[in-house]
Amino acid sequence: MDKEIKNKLFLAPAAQLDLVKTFECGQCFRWEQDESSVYKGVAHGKALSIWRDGEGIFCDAPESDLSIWRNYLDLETDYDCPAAVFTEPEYLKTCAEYGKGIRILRQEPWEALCSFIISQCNNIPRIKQIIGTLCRLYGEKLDDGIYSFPDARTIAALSESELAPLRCGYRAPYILSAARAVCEGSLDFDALAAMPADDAFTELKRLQGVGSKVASCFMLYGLHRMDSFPIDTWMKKALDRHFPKDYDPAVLGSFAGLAQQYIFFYARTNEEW
DNA sequence: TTCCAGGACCGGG
DNA sequence: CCCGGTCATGGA
Repeated sequence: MDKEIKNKLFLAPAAQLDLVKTFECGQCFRWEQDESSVYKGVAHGKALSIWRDGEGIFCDAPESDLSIWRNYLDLETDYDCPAAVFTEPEYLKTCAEYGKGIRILRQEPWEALCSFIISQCNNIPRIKQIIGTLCRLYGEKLDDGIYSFPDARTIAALSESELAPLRCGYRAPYILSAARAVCEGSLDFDALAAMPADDAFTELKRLQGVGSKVASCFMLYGLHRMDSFPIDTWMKKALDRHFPKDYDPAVLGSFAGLAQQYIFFYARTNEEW
């Protein structure tokens, strides 16, 4: 592994960032592990290799990009205090312990919005496959042959037939109209980030193919609004089985979205259904 | 074959 | 407000 590495930059103690959990917990779809357990991905138009070595997490970024990646990986946020609140029901405590080391990535807004539009009524392997094709077809080729996520302007200029190779079915027009809304300025990410949650929610649901769940995911993963609590089929099942009737996730407070991620990850990977 | 996947939308009760 | 059908697609 060391032979080809041009750079080795320390990012964080391994106890603060579990790469496998963070990249495989369902919040993102573009980070892939190679044969030597190095994760490779892209954000802000930059390719990154990141890996664990002993008690540390390292990457190959130049030191001048350190703050970009620490921000993307949300390393400036304390997760121990909010996680310590997730004590009941007992199931939630179990989920929080199981998911320790997950960080909610600060993904780029357009990528998050587009990705979760694609995610609807779809399984994770196929979501990854569709997004991978989208990036290879219309993204920019970076180092290591990795492609960037195509920006909204690029997508907005496409036709529905140009999205046909994605095989994403009825979601294709949703992708196009969302891209056009972003380009025209009728959807403004900065404005959404500054709005009260209810207003941002209403604004997002005006988009075709964006309902409560996709809007919540975008708020959490694209705007890093940690109080957002997306409920999909897995969360429904987990809430139904392990939480009181009419349970209100708002009692989890401003980090409810983190609890949601712990639950989703545990329910999907470590629970029998 | 039917069911399901990080749903949304529309119609009718 | 909730309910059922419908919308592509592919894997189990």
